[in-house]
Amino acid sequence: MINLSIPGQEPQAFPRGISAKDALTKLGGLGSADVFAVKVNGVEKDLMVSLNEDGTLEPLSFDSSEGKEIYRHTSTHIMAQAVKECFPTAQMTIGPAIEEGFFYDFAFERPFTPEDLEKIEQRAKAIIESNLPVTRLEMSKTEAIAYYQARGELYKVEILEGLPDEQISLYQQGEFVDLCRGPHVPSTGQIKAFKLLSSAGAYWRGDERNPMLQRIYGTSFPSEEALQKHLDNLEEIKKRDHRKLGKELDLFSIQDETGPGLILWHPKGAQIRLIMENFWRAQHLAHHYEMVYSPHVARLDLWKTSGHLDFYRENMYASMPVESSEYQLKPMNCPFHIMVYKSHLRSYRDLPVRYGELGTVYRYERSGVLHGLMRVRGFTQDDAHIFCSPNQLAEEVRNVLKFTTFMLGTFGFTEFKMYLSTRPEKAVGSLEQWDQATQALEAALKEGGYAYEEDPGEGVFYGPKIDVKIQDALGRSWQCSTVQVDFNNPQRFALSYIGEDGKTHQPIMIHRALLGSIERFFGILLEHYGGAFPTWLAPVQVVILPISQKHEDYAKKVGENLRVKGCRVDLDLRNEKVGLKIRESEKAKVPLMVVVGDREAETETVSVRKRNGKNLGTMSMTDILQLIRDETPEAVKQGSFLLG
RNA sequence: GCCGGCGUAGCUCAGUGGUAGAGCAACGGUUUCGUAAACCGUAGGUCGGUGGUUCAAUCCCACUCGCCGGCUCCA
Repeated sequence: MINLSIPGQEPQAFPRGISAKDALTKLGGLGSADVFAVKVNGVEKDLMVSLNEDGTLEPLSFDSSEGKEIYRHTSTHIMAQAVKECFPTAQMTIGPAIEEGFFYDFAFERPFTPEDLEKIEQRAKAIIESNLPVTRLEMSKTEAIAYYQARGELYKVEILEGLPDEQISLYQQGEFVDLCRGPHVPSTGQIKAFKLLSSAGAYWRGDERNPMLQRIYGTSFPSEEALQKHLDNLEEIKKRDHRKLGKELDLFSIQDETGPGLILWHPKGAQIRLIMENFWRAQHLAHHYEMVYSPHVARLDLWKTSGHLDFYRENMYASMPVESSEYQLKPMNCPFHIMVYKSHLRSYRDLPVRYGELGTVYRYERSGVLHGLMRVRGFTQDDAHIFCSPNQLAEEVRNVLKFTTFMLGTFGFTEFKMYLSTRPEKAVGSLEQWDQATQALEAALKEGGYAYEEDPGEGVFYGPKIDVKIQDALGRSWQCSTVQVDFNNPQRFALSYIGEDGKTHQPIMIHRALLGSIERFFGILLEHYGGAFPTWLAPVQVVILPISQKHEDYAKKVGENLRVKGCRVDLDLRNEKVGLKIRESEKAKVPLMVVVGDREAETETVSVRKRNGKNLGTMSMTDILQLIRDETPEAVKQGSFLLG
């Protein structure tokens, strides 16, 4: 007999060899949710696995991330089976579950068309309908290689040859067999809602030197309702696309004639950006940063010294000749801030030195990667460089992290994830320096009480970094902030300060951006709010809507009254009905609409309507200013004072 | 950069091997109006660009530029 339990319950005795499913049934672990797999002592297994030792059993359903992955993994096998049945010459490669679904890559003589996908989906649904049992096979590596070689599945052979294990597991449903670690759901009928979404090219093993494969994306859910909810969410994402909203709200454009990846900020977008930048500057002054400005080009030699020419060349534009030397459009701000630091002798008493700049940089990005405001060729980093002594490092990093969450929080983001990236393959500096810097970052994360994950090998060539990802209104995560420690540039540029001991020391540099880039952050904000910016960011805070042209004078008076108080006002004096004006203001997502007619003109009041229909009734002009003030974060009000 | 799709008026989109339409916007007029679309009229396009096939190309072909979905990369 063996002792088995589910978490939080007393173990019970079972005969050796009992299946996990039977044990779970007796233990009452199947519950209401559809359980299709199990974790035995923490290891994911098939429901039908036979148990031969004591252990705890955790039922897995679609509700857990592990369960979801298993569910989608079986789904991708079903898709692969359908593809093989529809297109026998397609060779299978790999097909994992991903965040929102799954994909499978096939080597096929031509791309799959939408009609192909339709056909494959129908076939897959038939496979689900026939509820084939999914069973685990085991064989030796040699046998498996022979099996796939005989079937002409050369990619599978290549995968097998790379596996260290001698014993290989495969999963079979009907005639279809796929190499797989498992586990899987017990039968194909468990997949309740199944949909193929798109097809695209993808390189074998993700390497552009390898052949291009045909990837099919799909998703699956335990119910049609859940699938529909997911599809609705995709619709919502489309509706909120910053490129679409940017056009609709007239915030920015990217034009052929100007060049791809280069942003033209229209007045309303520029207004929002201005507010963001003013807030940013004021807060940096409040946080003991000093502002600097730097040029957009510099001698090429500067980039040789910084190491960018060696490590960043593929992202830099070609240099240009100026008189007898070469100049380079800047891809980074750091060397300039370094040169400001170097402009005179520094004492330990000066440290830390914190230089901030909204620095515009230009990077050559390959045409296929450009994406609206999120990935561009010219952008403005909310950059700063902190020069400090080694013993100030951890505290400086900690303060940066605190500053980051404060800034992002003010913009409406409250969910953060932190990632610690360590030494990449292509790197400068000694291992010792890397260790020291990584430890400092780790210490700052721990002391600040932040949960974080490690991203091994994802650091920058000159040092390790912490990245902060935020979650937006639709639950998507975006990387904005980055904090990078750098022992390397201070050395390259021979930076120094005179210490307490009268001797020369080398400062440590911290590179940091809180928002990342103004362009990307603006794009994220735009999607986060779906274009309905909070009052403090809205390009137009109040729109004044006279009932008829008779009320134009009073409307102008109200507008001017609000404008002189610093409120961003628009007047809609067109000869149109107020209903139309409201409709258009609503579409323009203006937070407050002020309707003025005879009643208001007589009593020197305004009638206020909020975005989305709520009528606040009649109030005085002072009241409406208070309304705006109430909707402005304290930190922003403080900021405007600091900027004088 | 690679694979696939797409490019028609300011915007959203129809359409055809015989040199183009709709709605909204714009402009002119009528209306002077109370919380999500008043009415009438006018104007607007070398159908992304270049070359080719054809009696004839916006439509077919090639190249090119750009956009979109992916791959790869990334603030």
